[in-house]
Amino acid sequence: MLKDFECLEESYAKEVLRERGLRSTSQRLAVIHVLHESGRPLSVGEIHDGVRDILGGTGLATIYRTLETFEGLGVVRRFNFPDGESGYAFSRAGNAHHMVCLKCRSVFDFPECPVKSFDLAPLERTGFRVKDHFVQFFGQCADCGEVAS
Amino acid sequence: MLKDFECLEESYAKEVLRERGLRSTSQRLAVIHVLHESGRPLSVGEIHDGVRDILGGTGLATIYRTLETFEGLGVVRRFNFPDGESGYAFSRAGNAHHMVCLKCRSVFDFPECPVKSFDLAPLERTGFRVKDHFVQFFGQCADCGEVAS
DNA sequence: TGGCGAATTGAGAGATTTTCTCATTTAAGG
DNA sequence: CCTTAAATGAGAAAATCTCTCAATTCGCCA
Repeated sequence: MLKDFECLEESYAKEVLRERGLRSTSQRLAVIHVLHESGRPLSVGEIHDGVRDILGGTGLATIYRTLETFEGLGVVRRFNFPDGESGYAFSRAGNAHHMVCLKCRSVFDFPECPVKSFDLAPLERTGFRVKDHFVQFFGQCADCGEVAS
Repeated sequence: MLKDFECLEESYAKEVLRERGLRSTSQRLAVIHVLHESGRPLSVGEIHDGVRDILGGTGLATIYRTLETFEGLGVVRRFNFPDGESGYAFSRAGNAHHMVCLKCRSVFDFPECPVKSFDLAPLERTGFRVKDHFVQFFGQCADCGEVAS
């Protein structure tokens, strides 16, 4: 059905699923496969189409359930673009800093957490206790920058 | 109909609307009023209810149109919580850094843009050109911290 | 202040998206 | 293999969002 070679993302997803006692179904792996191949966040419809291409008739409800499951596991993340569009993409747990290309919509991970170098002191002085952060940089990726500036 | 005193947010919204040649209708001002009073992001339904309390029968379509307009003007912003919920809140243009309380869902502005102190060098070394950013810190606000730690 | 023209709204139909239910299928341990 | 609970498929149902067009209202100008 699938499959050339299982990609890293798939093995990662399988591991996380097993850890939680959840099953590695072909539908779940297909979702990961589709997200991985695309390289950019996909809409539910796009994911559904992609999965159907691989497996044949797959229920839409399964796509929703799968995304919900993976989002809870931190394997998949929902992205919201400034223009209001949104989509789902693969994302390792805890990885909450991204660069988003406004042109091709690709999402890149950070070389390293930029918040490390940030001084939280003045913020916490207001009484706010920081537990987590979410950082997105929007711009133009290297590929899109070459073509047309 | 409204109104004790016009809040700062309302005058700001009126100014932005006038600058763009758009009208300051009672519905649009009521949306701002409701968002301001709440202090946390509200769902479309909550905004609709709030506006109806002030003005009486207001069409749902108007709420959607108003939010779209204001979002385009940078007066209102859509917030997405880690649990998948989302809502709209007042937000001055360009102000894209927030502290979000995970308990009461209030949104606070930053004392100053934290990205200034981020080290973007390793990022730009990858060829990515940063044009805009969106930063959220999640945690517990001063009020919620006092009550129960 | 009153009237005009264009922007905005209301109402409900329509489209789209998401959730739910339950019978059937399937993964994974024994 | 067999068993059992997890997961899926299909389609109905609910929720969310968009569209249309006649009626209303804002803001400009006399």
